[in-house]
Amino acid sequence: MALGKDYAQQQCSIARALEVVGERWTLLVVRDAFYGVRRYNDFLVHLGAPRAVLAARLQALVEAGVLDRRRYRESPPRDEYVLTGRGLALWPVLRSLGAWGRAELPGAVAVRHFHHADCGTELGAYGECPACRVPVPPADVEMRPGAGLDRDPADPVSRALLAPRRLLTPLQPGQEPS
Amino acid sequence: MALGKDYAQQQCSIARALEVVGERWTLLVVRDAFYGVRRYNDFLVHLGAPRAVLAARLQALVEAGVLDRRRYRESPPRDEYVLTGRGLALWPVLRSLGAWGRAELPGAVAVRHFHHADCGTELGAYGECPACRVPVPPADVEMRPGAGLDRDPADPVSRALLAPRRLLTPLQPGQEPS
DNA sequence: AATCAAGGTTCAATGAATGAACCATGCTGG
DNA sequence: CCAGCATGGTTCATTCATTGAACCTTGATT
Repeated sequence: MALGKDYAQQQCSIARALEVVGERWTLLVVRDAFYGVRRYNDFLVHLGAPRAVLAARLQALVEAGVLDRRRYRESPPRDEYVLTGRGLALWPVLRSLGAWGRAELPGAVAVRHFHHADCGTELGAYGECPACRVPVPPADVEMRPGAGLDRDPADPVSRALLAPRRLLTPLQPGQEPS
Repeated sequence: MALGKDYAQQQCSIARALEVVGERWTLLVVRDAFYGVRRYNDFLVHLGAPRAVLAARLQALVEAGVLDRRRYRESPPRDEYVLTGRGLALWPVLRSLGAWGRAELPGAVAVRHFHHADCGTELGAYGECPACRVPVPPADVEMRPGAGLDRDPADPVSRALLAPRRLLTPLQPGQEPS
């Protein structure tokens, strides 16, 4: 979406944020990263984005410091993409976008619920815990399936995301968390 | 950015929100609407977007129920675009995006500050008042220029936005608020 | 030696964005 | 009455991005 050339003249921090995460697919990649997706192929099957676009977005997010690319196996060499601190800071953006879509767009059925893992309370619109009155870091968020979730998805990533799980915990076994 | 065809299969409310506001320029149009911009020409000079794209975005936002197009003068007939309730609900999205851009992207200088008009306190990251501990509706937000703001912009819209002003108050005289 | 998995790249076709030019309506000044 | 102008667009050719299919590479597995 964004082109440095055009938005650059805008001093506004919203415009500058959109230069980084405003392109097509980008925020969905970030969303999946919060859900624990880390590998190229998992992003691919879950998003359904074209391979070339996914590769471009992952590279751009790494260059922007939102994702970190790191080796998780030496032989054969395989890399995974993990959210950096800068990426984790996007959690309120995803929360507010999702809250808006759920509240304001017709035909919304809750697909996933997000709870404060410490107390079980469902999060408020910005990712805060209404009971504890603290902002809940993504690592302390438990994601649970909602009524609107397809119970029998085709791809294995969606199937793995059916179970309740902590955000950021890797989808694939054999990876230590974050 | 978004194509109904592609994101539609995503049940996620984030994806559905991005179908509406995820295209290039769209969120900047909404941002300007919060700043009080209402007219085609004002959006045009402030955003610098191509005329055809602006026309397409305004129409799409009206169809999505984010903006309301209404006649403000009969002769010659002139319409303006005003945020609906659904559009006003996007305020936290803009806040969180702006907060992320300001906090996480290098070289950020505060361009605008947003204060709770009732008490003067600067808003928190999600548009809440830290002093009053309430979410502040956009109509109660006062926007003040920050250090990073260009003091001598070329276009008249940017010049009008130099002065402290309440959000949503129309840029042009002769229009009653909201 | 053939096959497979992961993680890409390349390519042609399509669709969207851009910027310049043009158009329509209705007012306003001479 | 005519010329010009403000507003709010549309049209069009060019450029750029996206898409989906096919292919490639590396290293392990059978």
